[in-house]
Amino acid sequence: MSATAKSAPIVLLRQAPDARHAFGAEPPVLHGAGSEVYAQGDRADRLFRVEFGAVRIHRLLADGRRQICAFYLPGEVFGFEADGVHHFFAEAVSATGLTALRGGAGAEAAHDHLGAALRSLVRAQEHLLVVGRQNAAERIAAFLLDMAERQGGLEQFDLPMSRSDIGDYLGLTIETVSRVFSKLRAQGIIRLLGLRSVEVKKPGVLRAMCE
Amino acid sequence: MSATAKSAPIVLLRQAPDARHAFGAEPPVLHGAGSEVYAQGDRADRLFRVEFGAVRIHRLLADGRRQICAFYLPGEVFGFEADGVHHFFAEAVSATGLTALRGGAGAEAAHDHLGAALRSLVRAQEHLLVVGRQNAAERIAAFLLDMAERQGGLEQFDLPMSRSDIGDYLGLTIETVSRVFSKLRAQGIIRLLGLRSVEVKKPGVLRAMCE
DNA sequence: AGCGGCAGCGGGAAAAGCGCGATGGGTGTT
DNA sequence: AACACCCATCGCGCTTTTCCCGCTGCCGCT
Repeated sequence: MSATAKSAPIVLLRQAPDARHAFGAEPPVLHGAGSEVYAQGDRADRLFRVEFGAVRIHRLLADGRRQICAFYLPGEVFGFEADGVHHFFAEAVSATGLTALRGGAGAEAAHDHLGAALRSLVRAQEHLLVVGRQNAAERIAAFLLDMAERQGGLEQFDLPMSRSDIGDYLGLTIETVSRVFSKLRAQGIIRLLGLRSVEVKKPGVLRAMCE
Repeated sequence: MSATAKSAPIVLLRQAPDARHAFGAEPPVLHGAGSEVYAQGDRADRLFRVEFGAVRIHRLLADGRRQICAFYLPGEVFGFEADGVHHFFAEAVSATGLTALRGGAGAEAAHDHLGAALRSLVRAQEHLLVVGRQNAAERIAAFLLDMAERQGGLEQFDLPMSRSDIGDYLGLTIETVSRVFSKLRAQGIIRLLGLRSVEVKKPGVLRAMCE
């Protein structure tokens, strides 16, 4: 954990009004890497839109095992709950800007939010297939393709999260994640441009791995 | 697969109008065990409410591996998709009655459906924790508690699905499912009243296993 | 420069769970 | 009744992944 872990949002970003922020009236709030956006048990009274950076949604078992249920990247909306109380933790993966969307209880707000909620649901269910039935290499392949696609489909993209985050997202240990990355690199399927940056050389091979 | 596998709904149930069916005007449609409710790729233009029986939502990999993402029990609503196309298969687990809820595109319908969608989302995310980070015994324990709770919280309840379904839901093989059941029985934690019926003797132990 | 902390990488032993085959019980069919 | 068939159970060897270990490189601090 970084020095800013668990701290409250630290800066209200100064920024000119911007048409991209159609939902929220307020400018984005900056969260430092590792800082908590909300905790399990908090009241869930609004949604968040990621403007930049990345957010992880996770939950802990009593002995410290962690499962990251989802990552949210710029443009994506998170914070849904069924009963007004958060069942998970949300933390900034890296320096992250969030805008809050006042979640009105009205029918119109529901209509606005339903689409985003359904996208989260489909994503969670597809992730269940990966975690439940694919082996380590297949999980990493699926993860890389998903991250590439959500960042515009370019062959070169960032992994904002640590190996530990990736492991906890895919249900693997960091050792296994590291080994699979090394093997993919040795086979010329990917190139590691840095710890947090990847280039996919053979996307077809990755796609074939996921079936 | 049973004889009715993949068949269309076979009977339009004759039934008197019933106040429980507040949403749908139509009487429930009976689906035989194993019959398909919708397939991956079908148009998603309505939701379904389970009146009796059970439904599984699943997806297949190219080599036949299967992940069941969710079971739906009486009173629960399923069929949500983000983009008008089903990404998963839905099949009746046993003889099942379904009522269709016309999914209007309007704001009011969205409001009605948002709650059910959010319950599915929370359930999927909690299931991710089970599949991603818990061992075989913990998964079975969590599964039993979940099924018990959703059937009224009694210590004795039905498992409408086969061992194979349970395995594909929890990311285990049927052999592992069977072995864990036997171990729990040998420890006096559960009692098997039949292949599809369980009595939980020590719910506290099960709860402790899930942490 | 030197030091300490942290993240990633890799090796070897160990465990968990899988795959296969055999057995047995229940159900429906001939 | 006899049979076939499906499903669940169980034993055993094997693969995969984890667990525990130390090494390396980077970064910030003194």
